[in-house]
Amino acid sequence: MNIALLWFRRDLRLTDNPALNRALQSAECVVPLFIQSPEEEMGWAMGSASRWWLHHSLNALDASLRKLGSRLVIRQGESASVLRQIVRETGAKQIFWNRLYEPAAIERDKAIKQSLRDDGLLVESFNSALLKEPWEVKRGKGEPYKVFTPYWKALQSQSLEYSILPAPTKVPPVPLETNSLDLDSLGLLPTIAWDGGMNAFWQPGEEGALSRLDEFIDASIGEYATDRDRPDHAGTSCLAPHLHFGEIGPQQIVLEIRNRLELSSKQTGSDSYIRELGWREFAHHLLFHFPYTIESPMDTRFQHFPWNEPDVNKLKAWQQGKTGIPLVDAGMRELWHTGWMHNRVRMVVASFLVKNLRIHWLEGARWFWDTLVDADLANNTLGWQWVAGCGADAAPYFRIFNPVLQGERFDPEGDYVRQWVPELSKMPARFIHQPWLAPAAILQSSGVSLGKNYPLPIVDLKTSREQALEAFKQLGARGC
DNA sequence: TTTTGAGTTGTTCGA
DNA sequence: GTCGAACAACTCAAA
Repeated sequence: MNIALLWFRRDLRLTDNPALNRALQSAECVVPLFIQSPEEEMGWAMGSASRWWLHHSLNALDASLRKLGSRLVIRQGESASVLRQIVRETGAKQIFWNRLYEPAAIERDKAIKQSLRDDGLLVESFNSALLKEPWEVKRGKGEPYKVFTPYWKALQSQSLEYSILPAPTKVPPVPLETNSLDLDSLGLLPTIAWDGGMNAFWQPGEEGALSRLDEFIDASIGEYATDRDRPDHAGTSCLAPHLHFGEIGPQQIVLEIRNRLELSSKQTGSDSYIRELGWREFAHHLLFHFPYTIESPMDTRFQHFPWNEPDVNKLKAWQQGKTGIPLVDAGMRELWHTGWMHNRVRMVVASFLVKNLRIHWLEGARWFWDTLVDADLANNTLGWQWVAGCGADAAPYFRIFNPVLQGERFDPEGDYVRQWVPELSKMPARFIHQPWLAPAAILQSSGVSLGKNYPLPIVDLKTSREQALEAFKQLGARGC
């Protein structure tokens, strides 16, 4: 019998899965496989929020496979040796997977592909994760882009005629003797139950991804261009973690939006949403061509930037949402509670860390990496370097967010702050973004005692801004 | 090779 | 309260 291995990684779906499609076409029997490999294999070890997500997503994938007559085989160990082991056990002659783009993953997968081919196996990989792969969009001389707008124009000028591969209606059964580890034995779930907020908020897996998209197109995409900036509204897609784990692909999203919104009034919103998918593409493009950016600034002038000596107390206050700046604290607590943070607030908290506290962007990147359910090396790297001003197409040095103004503009009633910072829930809107200016009587009637049940700001916004401007300005006069 | 135009998301200050 | 300018100069991309 002709047997194929389907190596699932971050393509945890059955619809529009090119590797799965290929396996079903070319083999009579398919073994769907997930390998939990040692952390070193991927460079950055997966954070706890992502592990939580992965557990539930694998569970959902296994359930879907079982409905079609198959099941997910789970193994643990170094990827190369596990694959070899399964090849020996099953006698498989073919292996298929969908590609990843992190530097460490590329290196690993290349080596595995080569060595399996040397053994005479048929090995093929596919694109399931991007509109265009990082090398498909290039400038005249084949060089990569470093500025978003021309990159996005170039990508869009290429053919974007997608055809979606339907989910199979049947998958042949896995041989009985092929055993699998119990999902629980991977230890992906937290040992202390901190995941209540996550369970309430998310439905990992393909079904959850599709219903999230459906709801987003239905309810929010029309107003996306403006509502996406409002943390007090549910105006964003919340698709990032689903995209990260490949429970849905960007091509599916674009096609679904196009099909549903033809000739509708929601054009502006959907264009602006698809442009955000463009940023995701751009992040992967940059990571592929400039892999060192995962820990080094793209702009070499920043190698000698005077970051403050790590102040453990201030970093902790930021992480725990106890900076005394309401919008920052609300964002950091939302992150801790749900594994997610609204995009605009991400920029605000990042700017606060990097510019007001002047703590190295990598500290922020690592925290996000560990706490976000949508932690993604490409997006995380781009985002942090953008805010720090040291990346491709980065924010100009003088762009320093004022968390009070941002709060008043994008959370005008203070609802978002009230939701995540209950100590301030009785503060009137007028002072909720800067309680330190509230008269004593108002503080008292709101039950707020600054420095006691809600902190005073750990840094003065005005002077720290001026100091940051000064420090960043030093970089202006060319290479250090 | 040279030139030209453009470049996600902001804030403050002074008129 | 609103509005435009200043905050820098540089690099990127394409003609």
